[in-house]
Amino acid sequence: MLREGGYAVASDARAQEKASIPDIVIGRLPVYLRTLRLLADDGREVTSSQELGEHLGISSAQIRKDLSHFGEFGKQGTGYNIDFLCRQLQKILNVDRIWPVILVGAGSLGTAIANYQEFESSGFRIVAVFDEDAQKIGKPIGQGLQIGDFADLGRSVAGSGAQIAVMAVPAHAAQRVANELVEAGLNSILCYAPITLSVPSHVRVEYIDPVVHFQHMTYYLS
Amino acid sequence: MLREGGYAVASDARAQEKASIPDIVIGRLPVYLRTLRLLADDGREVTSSQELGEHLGISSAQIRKDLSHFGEFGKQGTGYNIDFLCRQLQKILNVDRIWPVILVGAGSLGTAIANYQEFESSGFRIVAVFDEDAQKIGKPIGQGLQIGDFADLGRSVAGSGAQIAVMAVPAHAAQRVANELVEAGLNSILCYAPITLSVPSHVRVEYIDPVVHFQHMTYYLS
DNA sequence: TAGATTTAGTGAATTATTTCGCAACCGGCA
DNA sequence: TGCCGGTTGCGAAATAATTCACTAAATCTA
Repeated sequence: MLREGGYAVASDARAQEKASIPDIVIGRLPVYLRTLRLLADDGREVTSSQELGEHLGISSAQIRKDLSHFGEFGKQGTGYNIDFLCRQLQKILNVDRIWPVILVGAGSLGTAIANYQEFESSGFRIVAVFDEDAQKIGKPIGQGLQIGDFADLGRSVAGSGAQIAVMAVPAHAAQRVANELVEAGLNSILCYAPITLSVPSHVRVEYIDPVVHFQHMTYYLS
Repeated sequence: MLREGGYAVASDARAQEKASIPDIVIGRLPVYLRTLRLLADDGREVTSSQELGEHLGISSAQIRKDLSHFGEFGKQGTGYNIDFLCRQLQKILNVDRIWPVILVGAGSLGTAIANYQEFESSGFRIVAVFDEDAQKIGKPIGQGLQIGDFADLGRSVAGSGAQIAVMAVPAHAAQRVANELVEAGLNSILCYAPITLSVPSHVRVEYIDPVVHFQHMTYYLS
């Protein structure tokens, strides 16, 4: 894990930091950011860990502890400047830029994703959409995009510099699509198919499966 | 937390059990179930915690420990009978039945959800769809459904016995919609809007926000 | 100005979760 | 039958995450 020799010396500190900050903490930062931006939209200028915690249903100590991994962003007696903290979180999460995203699957879910307006303001832009269905290829989708042939994925992605893909394909196609995405050089996949993908260790996959959430909820019902 | 007096005595043991099993364990059960069903579809009859763990990228010990909260489902030397374990997990998660689900929001995401085929086989059926947009009310959606007027939610839901709702509405409408759902007697909400809802403590909310996942992933990119 | 109040940051304590390691057990096979 | 490789279930140990509790600092109030 600790890289010996090689080029990057200056960046080792950052790499070290990334390794040492719990992933579960990283997972909460986008939620903090989202909440802060809503407060900002409300015209609010400052907030406190306590107020944030009440909004989110977590303890103020957790918020302070989470943020303390990255620096000191607040002021005693006052709290946090919302704009400032937003900018800091955006920097930490690397969303102080726009990431190009490849969408695979142009069914009704893929279409909904292509139409979703929140991506752009959150650091993401869908730059290409692919499908295998000849009926769909060539059709317009989203904001000025056109459905491309999934068979052309490799060629299309090569120059784009995209690292992130969203998969909105049926479960039976998902592993095959994932293989192609990895082959094309992508390293981050958000998978809506209800299946756990098998990918090389340098590729990160996150999953969205409403059934998992439903079943989690029904455990507590009767 | 401990209920004194009142009716339920026999069910207190179960309530106790529910309280004592970590929520994080419950959250993994649907993933185990999903994986087992894929194995079953492949014609497999038995599996082991080791094999499952490899599929899922977690340790076999974790799977065994998780299952051990609920009973003994495996056989030494052999592993787990897939069909049997599926049935047990379905029973534990209360998805050995079909839960009616109310969908609010008939935009492109709502439409995708209404069309999604996996719910039925996983224990859920969308029984009603609501929207506020007069243009949409009355139009067909999903499998033989018709978009209802959100204003009628209370009346429509009252008799249906539904406890679960999915919200596919814009963030600015989400809290208001959630209030109505709670008012109508629902106690479980799956929210696709990028906002943390404020609800009474007897209501459980789960969230799906692709931006949260994207931003989690970009932390590790550069 | 002085004291009261609010709040961040953080080491320590607590609580939760995961992993280890092994006894008990199963089924196959010589 | 008796051994052997494989596997579960589970107590104990290790690790991880959260909360506590306190100091220091900023603001507010009169």
